[in-house]
Amino acid sequence: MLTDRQLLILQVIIDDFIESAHPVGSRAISKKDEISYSAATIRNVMADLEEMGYIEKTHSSSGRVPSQKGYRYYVDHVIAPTIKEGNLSIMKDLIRDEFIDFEKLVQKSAEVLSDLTNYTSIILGPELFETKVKQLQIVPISDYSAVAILVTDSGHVEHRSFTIPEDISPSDLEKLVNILNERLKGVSLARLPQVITTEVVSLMKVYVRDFEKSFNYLQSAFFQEQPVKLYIGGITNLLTQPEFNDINKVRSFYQMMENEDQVVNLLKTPQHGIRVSIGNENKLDEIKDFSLITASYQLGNEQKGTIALLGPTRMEYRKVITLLNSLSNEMTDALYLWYKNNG
Amino acid sequence: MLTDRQLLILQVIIDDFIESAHPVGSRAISKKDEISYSAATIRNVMADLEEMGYIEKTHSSSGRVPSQKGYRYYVDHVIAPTIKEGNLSIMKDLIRDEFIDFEKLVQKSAEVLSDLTNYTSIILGPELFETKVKQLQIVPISDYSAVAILVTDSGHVEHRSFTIPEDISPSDLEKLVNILNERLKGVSLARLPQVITTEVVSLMKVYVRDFEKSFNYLQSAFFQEQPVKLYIGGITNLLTQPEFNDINKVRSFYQMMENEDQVVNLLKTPQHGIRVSIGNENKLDEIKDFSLITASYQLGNEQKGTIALLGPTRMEYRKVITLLNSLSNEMTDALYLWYKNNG
DNA sequence: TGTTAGCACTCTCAAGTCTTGAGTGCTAAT
DNA sequence: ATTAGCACTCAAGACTTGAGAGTGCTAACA
Repeated sequence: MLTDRQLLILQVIIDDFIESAHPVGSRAISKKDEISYSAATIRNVMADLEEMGYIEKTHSSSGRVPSQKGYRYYVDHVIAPTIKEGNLSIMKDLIRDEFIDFEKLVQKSAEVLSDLTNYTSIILGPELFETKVKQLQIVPISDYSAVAILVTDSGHVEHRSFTIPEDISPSDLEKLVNILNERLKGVSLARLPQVITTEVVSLMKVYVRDFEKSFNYLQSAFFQEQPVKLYIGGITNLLTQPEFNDINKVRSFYQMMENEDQVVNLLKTPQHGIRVSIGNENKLDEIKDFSLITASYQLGNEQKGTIALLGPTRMEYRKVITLLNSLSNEMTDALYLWYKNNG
Repeated sequence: MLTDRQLLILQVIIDDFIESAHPVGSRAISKKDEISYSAATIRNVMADLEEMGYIEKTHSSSGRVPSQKGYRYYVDHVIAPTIKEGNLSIMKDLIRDEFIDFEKLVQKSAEVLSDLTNYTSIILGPELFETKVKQLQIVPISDYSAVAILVTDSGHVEHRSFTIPEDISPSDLEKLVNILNERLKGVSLARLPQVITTEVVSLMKVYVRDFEKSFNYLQSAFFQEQPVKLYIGGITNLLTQPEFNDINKVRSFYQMMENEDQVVNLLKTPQHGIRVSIGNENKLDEIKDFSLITASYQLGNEQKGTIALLGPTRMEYRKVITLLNSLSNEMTDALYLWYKNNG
């Protein structure tokens, strides 16, 4: 357990380092308004803090830098108790236009978030497994091709074009669509592949032998694909952070961000509410010098998405956590309204 | 005009520099198999080439580096005459799956192109102004919201969700959709806004007073937006190029690429066929150290898109130009088939 | 006994100096 | 016309040096 004085000094060190990115020395600390001890005294305290692992030196005679454990303590004991559920009306301006699309909204939110913080924001769109088919439609484009359009009860639209097998006539196609609609309406996306294989495919065969093949394609195109949309805002923001001076870091970071699956995986968490991953606590080696703050939002009861901010470990935790907390609440609220309307 | 010997040496210098990124010295040149002169002789030739502006020194006693004028000459007089219309079957593997989507195809092409070259590829989707409305549909999601879906005769799908004005009933909505379909079918996207305002809006008013407002939104959402899709592949590739060692270059480059409008603008060209922009010839300052090779492809007669590769001025022009040339032919062919099917 | 001043010590960072190697330009010989 | 030879230039890396920031320890002080 830390004494009041130790905690105070730890706090000062972290705050200063977050701002300056430079190791903090005893003299600098003693000059702060909130500090009334001499540099020598500070040094003693710092030695203690270092022994306990909360701060460390970059070399034998350098100032101190917060360690991962230090940040952890700071976040858990200093920041967390002061965060209150809040609502900063971040989205209010975005929703001014009542016709705005949900996808657009999320996209915009990501941009705003990154602008506000100067970090990189990542938003995972809501999972769609539990949404249900509202309408499935096939629009013929020519004799050879058509577009299949799927609309869910959440207003989400998926579409794919495909070629029409030769031995199927326009009237057959129409019948097929009717059957599909009848059978699939109200089925959740999660159950869709199963329903199709067990119930629908056999029916299809009545109309056309080769349709099975086409249908398999459609099925895979629609439903076996990663259905999670990823929105990223302000990747270039991180380039302005001093820890990004090493070109190799930039390389590996961008290479990581290019791999969507990896990013999605990084954000997915069963956990509720705010989660803070500092440095090595992150799953991926590429961001072991970063901190990732994630917050989940909910759509209805089950489906949820995640919003996150990625920045250097030397991150403005208070600001970021407050912001994410508010935004996730606001998104949950917005989605609740949306969902209620649909139900 | 350059003598044979001068041209030979210019060529050797450029080829060597393209490979190594280091200034080329007279001794290194004289050791090449294709060169039978001594270093001293080479030096005389190099002095001439420098005087003519085709090569330059980085400092008074360095080897020579091709100048922009040098690259230009090389591309115009060495590469261009040897390029023959070709078809490398780049897309063949991609189209193996006959059900593939056009958008997917373009996306994949961008990836392949960047993998093949280690530069950044940029593809502008085909302009849709000349495609015609195939079907416009409104799917009600709840009492308060609906999704509007527009399908064009090229198989392109656009969709937006919107809220339904309170004083409109489901049956009204159905009537509206019928009217819209009837009036708008076959209208090109370019003419759509005009047709809507002159013919349709007045009709709308019969059904509901406030619908004008909603409709304006839909119209703007669909048709006043940048309708060009941009596909970018392998931005990180450039990070491995030695000219990207300066972190500030990376910054400004990424910031430029983040601005889609700017990139689209950069690629748009009335010109047909292959275009090579070297260094300062580029419109944007941010890429004055780069070369941009663009090739256009056509859809039917009018609409066209652009594929491009962005790399350092020290670029493998021969390879890149051959590749782009082939791919643009293949894309035109593929689109021709597609389009023919639709007509 | 907790706090502080003082001092020797350590390490980084930037500036300055040296050395090496690659490359040039010029001249004189072939 | 071509080439060998030589003096000269410059960049880049290695090494040195000094200043500055910071530490730890000790002894004195309230």
